[in-house]
Amino acid sequence: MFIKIDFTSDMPIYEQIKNQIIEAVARGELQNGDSLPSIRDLASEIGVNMHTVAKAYNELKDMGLIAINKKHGAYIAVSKGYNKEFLNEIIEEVTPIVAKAICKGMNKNELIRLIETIFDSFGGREDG
Amino acid sequence: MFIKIDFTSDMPIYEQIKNQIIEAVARGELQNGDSLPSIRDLASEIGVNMHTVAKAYNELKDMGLIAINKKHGAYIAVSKGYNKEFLNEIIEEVTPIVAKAICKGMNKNELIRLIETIFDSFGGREDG
Amino acid sequence: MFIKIDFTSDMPIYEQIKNQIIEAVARGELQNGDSLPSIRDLASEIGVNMHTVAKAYNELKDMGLIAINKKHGAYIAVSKGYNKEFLNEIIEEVTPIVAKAICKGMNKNELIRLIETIFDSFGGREDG
Amino acid sequence: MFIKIDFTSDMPIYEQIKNQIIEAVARGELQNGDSLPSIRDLASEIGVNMHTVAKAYNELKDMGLIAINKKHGAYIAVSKGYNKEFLNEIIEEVTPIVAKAICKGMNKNELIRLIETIFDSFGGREDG
DNA sequence: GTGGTCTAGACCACC
DNA sequence: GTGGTCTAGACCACC
Repeated sequence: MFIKIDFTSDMPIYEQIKNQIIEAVARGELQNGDSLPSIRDLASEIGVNMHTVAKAYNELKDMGLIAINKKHGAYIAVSKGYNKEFLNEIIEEVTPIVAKAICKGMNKNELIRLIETIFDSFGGREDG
Repeated sequence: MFIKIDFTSDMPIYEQIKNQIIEAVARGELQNGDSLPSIRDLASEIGVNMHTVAKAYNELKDMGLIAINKKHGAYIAVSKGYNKEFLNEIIEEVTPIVAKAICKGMNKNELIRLIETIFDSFGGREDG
Repeated sequence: MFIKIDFTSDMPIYEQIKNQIIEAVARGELQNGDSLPSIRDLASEIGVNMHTVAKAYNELKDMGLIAINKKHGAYIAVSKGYNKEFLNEIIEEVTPIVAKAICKGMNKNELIRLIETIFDSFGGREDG
Repeated sequence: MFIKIDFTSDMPIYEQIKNQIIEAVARGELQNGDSLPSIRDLASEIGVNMHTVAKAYNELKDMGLIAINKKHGAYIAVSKGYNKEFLNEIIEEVTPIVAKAICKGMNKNELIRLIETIFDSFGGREDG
């Protein structure tokens, strides 16, 4: 599996797992129906506790990216379409970053180009 | 002072303080030389511990937004210009957000327009 | 057969089977004497383990909705009339839902109208 | 504190805790701003593990009934107003119960009267 | 003092 | 074999 944990990071392990799976889906490496390793397998592979992986998987389920069942374990099941709440979440997360960039003298074009570069790094996939 | 803490939020209080000062600078409401309230005053005004305000101020100093000295207390002192480290920090913070947006089916134009709207909400200031 | 399993759901499969049969009886689609598919057939049709279907059938038998025998297999055999135990079961199931609705600001009329709509969706059958 | 756990119940402990707090809010016994015992205090009082209480509190936070912060611990903070998702959740929970009642020969008036009785048992509070 | 994260390990329901 | 629940206990961030 493709998960790489930085144990020295301030970011909680479960969030690192979550983010890396989100990014693999964004890149198209993981597609609808693709199965994720079982909680216990992934936990032992990356050397963390079962509960840590379970927390990551459950948050991915809550955000509508995977489904979990006892028969097949966890697999990608993206529920596309964002609502107002999701948009507000994105805005709240992005706003302080934009403010920081402005303070440091970054102009709008530079910021846009940076975002575009990041977006394109996921392969420009706009379908599912 | 203009700081409003949401005690309901998951975001740590010191980070809320930090972000609101960053955003005030980005908006141009706080400019170089403007003084911030003393740690003690701000702490008592918003009803939090002095340590909490001190932590926010110290991180603002570390990121080159304010200066602190015994004589004048804390005041805005923006060191413009970003290095590679700063850029990497921005990239690391933005990447998981962009990935999430892609997963939910947001396309590049929608994302760019969202970022532009947020940028413009700070007054489009690209100077100091 | 009319059973549709949502493998994405948190609801156990045996309970989904059970509920869909209960709802078919409530709608009048299944009537006394109508036979259900054999455990083996239903299991293979919906792609689940035989134990899972057997558990659903056994709970339906326990609640007095179906009968099972070697000769005819499983068939609808509704024992109408509810005792105090059944009433208490309903009350225990409904109470937390009503409490949740009240917390979220739903008033009595709104709740009653919702229940009526659901009731009527079964065809308003009040006989057997 | 008012929480009573039935350790023989099939219902998970964290859900019993959650339901009893929801019901206390519905009854008006707990009002906005009222503080809940700390996770560890409640855990030791009812004789369960800290994590079990934490899970209940976190789900209450997710459904918008309480707020949690490190200074004041958990306290009631009801976000009134239900959206379409909440309504669908209620409908999905109530539908199998209504179906069961119909199968057992309960008519619409009997069911409505039962729901009304349960609703009124919370004090008929329709304000916050 | 408060919740958040994480561990190691157990038992259980569902499949 | 899978995830879900629960325990007992640790360390940490925030306050």
